[in-house]
Amino acid sequence: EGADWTETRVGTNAIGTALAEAAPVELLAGEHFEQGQHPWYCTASPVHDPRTGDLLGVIDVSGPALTLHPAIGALVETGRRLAESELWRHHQQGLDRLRRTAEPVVAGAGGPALLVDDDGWVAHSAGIVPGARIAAPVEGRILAVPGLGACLPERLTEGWLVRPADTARRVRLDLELGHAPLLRMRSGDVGWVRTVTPRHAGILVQLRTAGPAGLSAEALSRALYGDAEHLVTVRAEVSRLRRLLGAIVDTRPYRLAAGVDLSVHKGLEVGG
DNA sequence: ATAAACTCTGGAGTTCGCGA
DNA sequence: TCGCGAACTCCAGAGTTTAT
Repeated sequence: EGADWTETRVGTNAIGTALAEAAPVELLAGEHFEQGQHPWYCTASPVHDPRTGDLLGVIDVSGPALTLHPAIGALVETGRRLAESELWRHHQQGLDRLRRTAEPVVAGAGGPALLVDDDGWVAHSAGIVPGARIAAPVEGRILAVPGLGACLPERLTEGWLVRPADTARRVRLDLELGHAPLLRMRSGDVGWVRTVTPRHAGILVQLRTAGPAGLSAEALSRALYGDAEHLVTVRAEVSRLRRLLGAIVDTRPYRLAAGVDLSVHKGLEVGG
């Protein structure tokens, strides 16, 4: 850890040159820039992220030049392929998990839609035959998707629902306050129910009261606790709430997302 | 003079662990 | 299980420095 084998630091060497060229490199003895490495052979192959193509690192085998075996190159290349195939397998498992958890949302979207991960890899589709990948979704930014046209990505608990912007629906929330507050959500034809903690219910009530202007962490702390001494707690609670509800709650400042209509029932006092 | 690069800072998000 | 907060990371914007 801390060693620097970049070309700019030590000149031509298998690790640094493989990083610079993003290609396999084999150097023997005097092919190294540094004289101190002349007794060495070095064989390196760069590892790329199979999802993004990003250069992740290098697998390198180095040793005394006289011990160079003809199979070293194949060994390094095999290691590189194993690493990348393992990364790809992990990626596929992530898409499978996403498909299992969010498929009902796509199925009930009532029109063409895609379920994609944070990098735009398609886990599931309805009403369209997509490629393997679309542009990475960004909150609130229109995406051009072949076959779907302009789409507005919608954050789910995991992944994104992508469908034509003009069909993005309003989200209706019915919050039933009580011992175990219940949140009923409905977006278009899709509905689901979640229990939320009293504190989270309190946050939702305060955000609804604040309206589109929203609340800073300090203001939300004052609203919930009566003082501004609970900023860290407020951030943590909103973070958990957003993990539970996704893009229902926006930040900077904290507020209900555009298109979210929250109604509160039973009228019990909760969370300040 | 201007743009680019760098540094600093504060707000926000996340994770983890503790106590009730 | 819930509420809380410490400790960390991340990010964006402002300010400063450097290169052209």
